[in-house]
Amino acid sequence: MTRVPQTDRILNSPKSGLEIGLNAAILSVHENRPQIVVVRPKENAGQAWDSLPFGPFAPLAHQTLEIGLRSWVKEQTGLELGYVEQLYTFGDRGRHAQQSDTGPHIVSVGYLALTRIQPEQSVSGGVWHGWYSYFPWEDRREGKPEILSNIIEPRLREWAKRDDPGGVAIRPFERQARLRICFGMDDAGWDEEKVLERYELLHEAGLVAEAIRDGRGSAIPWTGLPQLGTPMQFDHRRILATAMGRLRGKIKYRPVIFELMPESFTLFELQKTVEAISGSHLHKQNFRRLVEHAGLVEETGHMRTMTGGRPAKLFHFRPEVLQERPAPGVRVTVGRA
Amino acid sequence: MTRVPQTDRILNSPKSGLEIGLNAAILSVHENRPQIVVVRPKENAGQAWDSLPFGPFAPLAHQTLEIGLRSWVKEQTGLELGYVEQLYTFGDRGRHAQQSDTGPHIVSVGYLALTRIQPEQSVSGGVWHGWYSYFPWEDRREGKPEILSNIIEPRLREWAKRDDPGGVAIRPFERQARLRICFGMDDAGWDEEKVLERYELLHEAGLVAEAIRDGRGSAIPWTGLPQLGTPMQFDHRRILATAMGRLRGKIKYRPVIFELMPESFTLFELQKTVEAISGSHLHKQNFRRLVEHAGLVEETGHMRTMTGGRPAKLFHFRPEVLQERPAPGVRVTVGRA
DNA sequence: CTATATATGCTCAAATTGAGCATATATAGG
DNA sequence: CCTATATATGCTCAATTTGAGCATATATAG
Repeated sequence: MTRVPQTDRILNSPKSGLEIGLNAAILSVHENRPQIVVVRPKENAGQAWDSLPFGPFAPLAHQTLEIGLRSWVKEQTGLELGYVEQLYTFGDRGRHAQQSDTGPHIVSVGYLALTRIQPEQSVSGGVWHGWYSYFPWEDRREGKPEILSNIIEPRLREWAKRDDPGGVAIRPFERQARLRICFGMDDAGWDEEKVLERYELLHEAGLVAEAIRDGRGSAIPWTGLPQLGTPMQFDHRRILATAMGRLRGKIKYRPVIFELMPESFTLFELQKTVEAISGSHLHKQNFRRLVEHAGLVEETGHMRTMTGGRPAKLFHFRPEVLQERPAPGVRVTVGRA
Repeated sequence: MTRVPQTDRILNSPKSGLEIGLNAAILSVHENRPQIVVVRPKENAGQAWDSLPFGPFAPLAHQTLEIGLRSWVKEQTGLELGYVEQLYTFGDRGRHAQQSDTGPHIVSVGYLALTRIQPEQSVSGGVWHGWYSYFPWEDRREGKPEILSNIIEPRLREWAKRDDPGGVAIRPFERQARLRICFGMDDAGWDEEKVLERYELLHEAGLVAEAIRDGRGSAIPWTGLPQLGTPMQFDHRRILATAMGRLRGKIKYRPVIFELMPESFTLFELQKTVEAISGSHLHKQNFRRLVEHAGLVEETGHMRTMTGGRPAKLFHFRPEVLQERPAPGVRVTVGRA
């Protein structure tokens, strides 16, 4: 694997007005909690917020974008990534609020990586951190979180009422409609895949810390607003939202969930992992039926004791399913409307 | 709209070792044939193949990547794009075989654009061209195309048998398995969304003209190989494959098909458009049931005569569906296995 | 008037899905 | 040993969705 020396960062950026940043949302699930690798700000350094592992694409050193990403992640965290998927390329000017307008313009390519490396394992230069601390409103496993009913929804309704700086609602329907679609307000139903849409709406409404940093959120000077999720450097929380939204969709039609599982597991452990990702609660018996009927898993012949009840059969992923079905995945459905 | 002067191309690229190219796959459906906008090579110019409208991202002139894309398309074709969606960012070195290694490294961002502008309308600087001439194996509306049975499949089987330059099959299973998955060979079932996977497999097997240009395809010196689809400049056929694959998937869960329809249409016209995109044949009565039951359309109250039979009711898209359902689309299924 | 299109309503069986009942087999504690 | 309480697992049942096709309606072309 090509090792990129630090000097490349200097060689490849300042001459050009354009730089491509590679960002990795590295995901794992540990004890039913989704975790990501973040780089914590150094003490007394200028930056105060967590960031994702990232680095500039160095065309001379990196054969492809993905190789460049793997190389940066290896250098910054020591992790050798397995499953990697490109998410989206963000190129908005003004994304990097801390950067002056004279600096290089950064286009950032976001990636999703899945790993079954356990969070206790040391990650040099980074730490595993719970995903839901960045998006507390996304976890509905114990029902609708209070932060939604008590804080987010009332303020979003307030925001929807005011549609222009003058205070007169000129297009209230548009915002109202978006609240229905994104947050399932007015009984519209929660779509767990709309993670990015929800984050961007909160940003637009000035309800997340990055919005204030980016010069938004002055329209309504929210008073007594608690911090809605942990903010992140640059647009990393947006990349993270994209990652989780993509993953929530993808587990339904591709067996990527097994990238997060150990070699063998019980069906309940698998279900808990899916629930951790999708942020919702599933019907146990139906989940089993689904997974077994889809041919996704195979019994290992061994059992797991210590489950707290009757011992459970152990299973492993059945890779042959990839050749049998066009789109195999855990087609979880949140429930009939 | 920001107009980008040609000089920007010069200003923004040569100093940097890095350039971001913006590429548009602009799609329309006319008389049941999907059409795309291509830029034809100039007579006596070096390039011989069609290309997609494209141009470099100019950070100083373009607020966002998408704005840059719209601007280039406007300049090169005169089209004002409506629906635009980012597809993927390609960054492989060696993608641009015609470029010397010393030129700027180009990372290209592909976009899908949908328009209902009709193909007769003049497109300055570009022409509308049938999508299936680039991918003749993708059209199964009249059943499995002969090019698959007669040319592609036999050669792919040949390719699968040889897995290393020495002629000994070391991993025949892997290639065989990919043929099953990508091309549905050995009764595995055709997944119409795997357009990119199929094109890339053909490239790998040296069966498309770009493969020879890119220095592949020498492993098996195919004799008497007819041209498999019209080749394109750079990796534009790959971007086009990505576009069609994405669209084939997306029409199932988002009402994007209406971006391609006129204001009002009959259900059969809608069906024909969906069939043109998905490349497959649908059951008429079930298609109606699906579309009407999903609340995607609404009667206009008018009828279309001249259908060649009983007059048909005219419908239009019902935008309210966007607020009612989390993922409204034409959930076409090709048939039970 | 007939052949032939397309349009549209309706049926019916198979498959899928949502929900829950019932039973099996562990552990923890008296 | 017995009981309470977990989790595991098998099975039922109704509602819904899906695949396929029959039947009828209403145009146009000759």
